[in-house]
Amino acid sequence: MTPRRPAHSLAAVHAIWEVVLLVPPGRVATYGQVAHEAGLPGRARLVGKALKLLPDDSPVPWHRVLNASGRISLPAGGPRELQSSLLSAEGVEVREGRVDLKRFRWHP
DNA sequence: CTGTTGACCAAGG
DNA sequence: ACCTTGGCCAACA
Repeated sequence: MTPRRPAHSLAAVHAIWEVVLLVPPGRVATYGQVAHEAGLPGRARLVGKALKLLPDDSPVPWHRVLNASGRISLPAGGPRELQSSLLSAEGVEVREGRVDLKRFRWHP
């Protein structure tokens, strides 16, 4: 049998992806915000976990999710630069790996 | 079983 | 603006 896994966990991951799918181009959301919108308040870490599980060809706009400080939470050397350029390409200003949430935050 | 580790966060110093 | 602490919770060693 496939390894058992708590059903609510998978449902949570799915709910997270659905919320991220709602973030429009040119706007960003925070991990905590996504968790809250997905009905999982206080579980921002799970959001990071869920996004890490996404395949490279996923339609889920993972690059529009930043931490509470408006900073990119990825290590330098690849993913970080990719996220930065994807955001820039949509008109989101990224400076020193950082975005001004007052201007670019998504308000559902 | 316990301990550590995260794409996190809010509050305090 | 930076660092620490406590909270969060699933995966792993």
